[in-house]
Amino acid sequence: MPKTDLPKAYNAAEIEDKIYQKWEESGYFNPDKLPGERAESFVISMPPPNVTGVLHLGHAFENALMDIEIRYQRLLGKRALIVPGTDHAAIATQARVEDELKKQGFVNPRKELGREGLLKKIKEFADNHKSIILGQIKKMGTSCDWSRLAYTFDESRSEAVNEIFRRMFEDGLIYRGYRVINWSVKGQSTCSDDELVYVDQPAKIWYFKYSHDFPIPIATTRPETKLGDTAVAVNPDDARYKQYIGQKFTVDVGAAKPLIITIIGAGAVDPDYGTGAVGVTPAHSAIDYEMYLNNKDIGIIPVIGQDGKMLSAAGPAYAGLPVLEARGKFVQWLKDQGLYIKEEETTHNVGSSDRFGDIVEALPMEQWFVDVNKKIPERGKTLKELLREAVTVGHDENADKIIKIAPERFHNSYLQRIDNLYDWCVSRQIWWGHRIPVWYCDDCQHYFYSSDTPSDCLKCGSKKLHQDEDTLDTWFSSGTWTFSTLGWPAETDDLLKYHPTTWMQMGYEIIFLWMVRMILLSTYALDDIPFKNVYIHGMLRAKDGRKFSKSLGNGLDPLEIIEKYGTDALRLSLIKGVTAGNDSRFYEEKVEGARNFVNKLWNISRYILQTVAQPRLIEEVPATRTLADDWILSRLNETTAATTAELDKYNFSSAGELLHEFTWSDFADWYLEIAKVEGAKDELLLFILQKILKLWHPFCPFITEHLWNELGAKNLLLVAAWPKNFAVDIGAGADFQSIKDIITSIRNLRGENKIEPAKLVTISIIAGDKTELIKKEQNIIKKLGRVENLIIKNNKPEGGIGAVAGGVEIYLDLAGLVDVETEKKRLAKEISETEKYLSGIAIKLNNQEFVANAPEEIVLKEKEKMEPAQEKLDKLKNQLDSLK
RNA sequence: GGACACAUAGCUCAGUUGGUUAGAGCGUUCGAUUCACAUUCGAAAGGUCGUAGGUUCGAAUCCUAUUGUGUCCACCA
Repeated sequence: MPKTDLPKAYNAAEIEDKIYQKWEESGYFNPDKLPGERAESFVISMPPPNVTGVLHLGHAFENALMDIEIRYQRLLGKRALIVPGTDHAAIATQARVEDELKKQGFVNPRKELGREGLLKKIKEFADNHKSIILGQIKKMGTSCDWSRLAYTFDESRSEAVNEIFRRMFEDGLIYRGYRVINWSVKGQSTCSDDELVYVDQPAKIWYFKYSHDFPIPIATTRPETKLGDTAVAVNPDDARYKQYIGQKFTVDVGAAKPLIITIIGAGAVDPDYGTGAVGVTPAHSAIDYEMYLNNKDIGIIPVIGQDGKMLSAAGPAYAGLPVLEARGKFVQWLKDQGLYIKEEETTHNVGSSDRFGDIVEALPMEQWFVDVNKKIPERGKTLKELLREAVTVGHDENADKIIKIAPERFHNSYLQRIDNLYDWCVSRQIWWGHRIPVWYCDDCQHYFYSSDTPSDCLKCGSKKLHQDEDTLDTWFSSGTWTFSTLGWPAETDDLLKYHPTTWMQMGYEIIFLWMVRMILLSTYALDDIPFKNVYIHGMLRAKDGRKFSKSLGNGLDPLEIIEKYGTDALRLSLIKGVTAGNDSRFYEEKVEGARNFVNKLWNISRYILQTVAQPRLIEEVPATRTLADDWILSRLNETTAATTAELDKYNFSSAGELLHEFTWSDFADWYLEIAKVEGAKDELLLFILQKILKLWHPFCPFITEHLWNELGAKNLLLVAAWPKNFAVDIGAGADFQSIKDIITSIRNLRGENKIEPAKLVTISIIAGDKTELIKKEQNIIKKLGRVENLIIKNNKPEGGIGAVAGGVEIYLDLAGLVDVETEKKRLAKEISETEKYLSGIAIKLNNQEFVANAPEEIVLKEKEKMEPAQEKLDKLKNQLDSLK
């Protein structure tokens, strides 16, 4: 007579999409439409996924984290908001599309398609991926407000980007400068320092002299750049060379003009490395360029061009050659001239472009930079200082405007990094992105900011104008994310209500790429922090500890997992075993375990719905009749409190574990079995189920919402209230534990003696002061221990085998059928364990220093352990004796 | 070269300011299939917490050194 038609197993695929649709239709993802009085806001800006691809496990993980947090906060009664969106990912997307086009037969897509044509192709690609990604976020169950959907490259965000650019330009924080930058020959664009991936490569280091009469030999891994050397740096304390500092030597190494080499002193030069002297190439080394800036007299000679080939300044023998060919040729020349000394094998750490993949060249070029060391007009602080302040004393020295980073260790690495921050190169020579809003006059060379096409030059009135060809670094736009998505630069209600955002989660790999930029742009443009809390998470790795990657082919598709196991199971498995800041491993068995749990929750509910007379929501704490009732309610209370505490600390995994333990062990394995014995528990079962569904909702939103509906709820679980603690009899714990121990012990005796579960046995218990308790709870013991006769007596029965548990002696009456040797062994083992335990306590208590120094309660606790342990030991010894 | 993290059961991981007989899941062993669930139930085995010192009445937890693994930064001219 089932009162519910729930199928035996939970089928996620059947219900998930419908539930998500119900949520969307409710409008509750929008915090302005949430029911009830909600004073406090809780806002998460979703890190926008790049439109370069589709959602991978890492995204699924982040969605799980964000959605658990936001659903929890919504249940707590806050105005909960996740702002969703996607990132146009400038270089990444263009590089991806160019690669595709090359596979299709294009040789140089930029030339062949032109700016407009290529942009059209990229836009098609981006739009396509964007819609796939958004669909996937819904599949994950993420409760974000789709009415506030944003895109880093849409009109509103572009306006924000232009506005920030204008302000920085007018404040002199954005400047055009000639500096050595990282250049990707393949991508034909700059890359910022943060976008480089360093790889160790085997390399050679060549030792040589510029000329026979040059006094100092030098060493280099890049001989071809030596054609542009203008100085040699030595340590000012180096006795071998210091007398040459300040001298100039003219050498002819085959470059277009003879090189004038100045000997300079630099403390950074290590006298013990190489020859102890550094050939300085200002044009092709960031460090050498710094030396040049300190001493411009030495000069700068670029010898490598943007195409990766030698320039004419390198000399007629080298001009036009790719760098590697020039290198070989130059080394040969040194050998021919007798200037070559030796070469050694070494490893060289070279920076390669994260997106284009090639090793970058250091080239001097005119580019746009954000000055992090210049005082902001009228604020008297530099951007670098703002970056520091936000995480230390609080923005503007206001302690309420402070960013808390969890786990804390990332706080230090952030500060360390800020100290070494250089000006941020923001211009890129690609087309997919926000075009730099600066216009040049062809007549007077004046350049100025304009967000749209200006009609004439602001200075000379000429109409011959052209816009800067470059686009902005993608992080310049994503750095505005927390506030541009809320309407900035317009002064919107959203900004007032929802900024700064409350909680941000991100992987540690983008702390410097993204977090730093968000803090920089927000503190600059809004005079406020972008978020109050950052939760840094690690990376998901495969079971063998390797990264998931396309090239390894070890990726797992979240959509396939969802299809097979359901979204709730995927979400649970993603956060299982995860601690903040640390990498975790992900593999299918984890999902399987999570799926099993979800199914357990299903069947718990199914059982209750089938059993009770009328499924309904019970909000009031029902009256209890038995020890088990008191026990389960106090466990529910404990679990609620502990789970809440863990969630407040963003310990999602351990919150889930606590709930898992309560739901499966306490509630399903013990209480439901007892309910079958004691009966008449409709209200209690419904009450607890209702609480369990709420507690699980942040983790498993779909199944809990569905079951909530089956319980007969009128409102969505999405907007229910998070459980609070209530008053119950706390004293039930110890007594119930005794009963549990006794039952487990009986089951153990049965198992050890291979008694079939179906066979009912006779048990004698010497109960002592627990007599009343056991009498009262004998039905449970009988049923769960498969006991036919439960005899409470004062002395041990003849021929029984025994155990000591729950403070009583238990005898199984099976004389003659028992394997005496096995029992002896078991008892002996338990006796030795108990003796060890007891002697441990005795040693402590006999130690005067322990008694004198340890806190009183600790000593008391040890003393209290003593007596029951001693009793147990005596009983065990008795039982062993009786077997002889 | 600098910094950080990790090392606990066969595997993947918890273990919150030092004080429980160090826990979980998976796996393993034994047993169970009418009565919510075999995506299940019951029972059990399995760890001197990387190593060596130190602090302390007391260390998986704090300190020092050391080994291994991983990450970031600097940089090798």
